[in-house]
Amino acid sequence: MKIATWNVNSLKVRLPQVLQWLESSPVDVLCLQETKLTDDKFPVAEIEAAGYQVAFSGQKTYNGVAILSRHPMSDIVKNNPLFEDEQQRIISATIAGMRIVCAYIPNGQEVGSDKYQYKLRWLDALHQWLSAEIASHPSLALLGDYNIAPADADVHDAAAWQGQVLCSDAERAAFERLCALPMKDAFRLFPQAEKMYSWWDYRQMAFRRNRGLRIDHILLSPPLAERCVACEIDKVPRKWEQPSDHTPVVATLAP
DNA sequence: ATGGCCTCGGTTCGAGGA
Repeated sequence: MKIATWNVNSLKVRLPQVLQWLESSPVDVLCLQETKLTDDKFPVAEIEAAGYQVAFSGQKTYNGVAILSRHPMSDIVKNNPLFEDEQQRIISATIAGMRIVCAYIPNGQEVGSDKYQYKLRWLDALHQWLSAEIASHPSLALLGDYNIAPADADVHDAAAWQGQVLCSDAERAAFERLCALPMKDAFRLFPQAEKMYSWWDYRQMAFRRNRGLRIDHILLSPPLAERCVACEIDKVPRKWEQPSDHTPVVATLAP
């Protein structure tokens, strides 16, 4: 069983790449963020033709999330019932006995800004909601673009990013609170090469210079963490023409 | 020294991302 997450930065632009990636990496579940599509424009037929069922929650221009699954999905829930939000950032479903939560956590723009305060409030509400969700669904996975680099090892230049948005103490503390639910960062369950990132700025040839951040994560509740046998960042799609600035992260679970 | 890109909406520039 393979579950994956990918911020595609517009599914309209990236649909061919998503289909191409699924062909070479036929994961069981793929969580997408930043689809940037209203629901009436979602490419249901193309995705179903590739062998996936799909659940989605979108809006115009910004945000938007989706879950693609080779297995039946049930109990689809949009957003966090504990947090009133115009922005479409969460969708959840039960798949093969797992509760899959696909999240696009707010960016926060700049430490101290209104958007940063919204991000911290949003993360508090996420923690509160997931704490109850895990109680009713012990096998839960939170996949998505967290917009948080959990530690300095996840940052190409920790000194330059120190205290900046995505790396601030309050954001990292929120990540740690999610880990204390408890949940495990699937990527860190295994030895990994250094300087492994999931996002690189489009500017400054950041990808070629590997000036990136690891901000896309798969957190697993204990029953799933015990089944997890691998977690990999797939850098290949970031090398394609007209790529997303993020690249997929994949976790493999034993039966 | 600064900012250098991409997407969208909607018109050639601003907002937002990270």
